[in-house]
Amino acid sequence: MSRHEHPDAQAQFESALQTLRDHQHRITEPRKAILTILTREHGPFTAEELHKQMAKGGCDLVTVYRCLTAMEEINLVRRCDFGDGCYRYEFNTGEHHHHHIICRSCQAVETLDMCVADGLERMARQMGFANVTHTLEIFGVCATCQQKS
Amino acid sequence: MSRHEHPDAQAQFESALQTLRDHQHRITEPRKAILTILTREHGPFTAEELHKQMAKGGCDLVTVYRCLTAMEEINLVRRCDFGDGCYRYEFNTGEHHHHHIICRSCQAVETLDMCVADGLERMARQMGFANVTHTLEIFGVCATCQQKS
DNA sequence: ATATGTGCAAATTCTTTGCATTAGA
DNA sequence: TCTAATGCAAAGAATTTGCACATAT
Repeated sequence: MSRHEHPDAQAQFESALQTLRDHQHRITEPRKAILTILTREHGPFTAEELHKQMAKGGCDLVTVYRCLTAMEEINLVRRCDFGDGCYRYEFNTGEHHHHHIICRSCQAVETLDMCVADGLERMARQMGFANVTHTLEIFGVCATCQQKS
Repeated sequence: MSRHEHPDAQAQFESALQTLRDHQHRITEPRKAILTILTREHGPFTAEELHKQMAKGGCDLVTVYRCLTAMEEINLVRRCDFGDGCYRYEFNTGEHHHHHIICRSCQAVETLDMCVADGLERMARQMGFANVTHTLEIFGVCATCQQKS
């Protein structure tokens, strides 16, 4: 719970609210609840995980999906795809791009703060593509799970 | 149809049949049909696309799914994830790793023959992970689609 | 006041499973 | 022959949509 708590979660949370306002989006309870979780813990989380984590009251799962979609459109959150059939979302700090390394055995997620895809994106631009982005996820078996087997 | 036809499709097809035999898998009509498409055209294709492309007779869509799953397990095909809710499959030549660049507008797929993720995988191994793999897809708007807008 | 967001129910889409039947080796 | 593979129908899981009601600005 607190082990992965982000140091300036509060600041990120406030900034996120401002971004919502900037885009003429309303500050609602479900949105605040989702942003509270996403700025406190890194995630990334599925819609279902966020829904379960929401404090008393909470909101409908459908609302979680709609909020996440809306937030992704204004780049407040980033959608990750671990190839297991559901999407995960994390707060988009806007800072340096990063990637994840996912344990195929226990599903634990660690963050990799480097990104080597700049060269690839440059190549794509040379091929005539505009507005280039990419997704990159790494998979392996973590040290702990290796010992177990 | 023939524009993207692979030069040694025939050889790859035969080799694929052998791989099936090596794994005690039977050479059935649906499997031959799927492998014929995948060795002739690069793809990657969804199960549905393969199903539609299958010549007269064809087979059930469920069988396509089952064949692809079986073939992925023995590394005959590679599963790609463009993050749009369905998986795509391509023949695994076993040659150098490559990636795709997908046009966000017309969905056209081009192949990028370089891979810069070796550094990332090395880093993952240093973090204690074993059996490291990765997925990397690039998205952009192709030259043709840029002109249209 | 009013457009935007939400809840609930139902629909959609992709994929998987169960089971009787067919067909490779 | 005899087990693996297929077809059909139905189930499952994740996500989206329609519409009446609620609520933030």
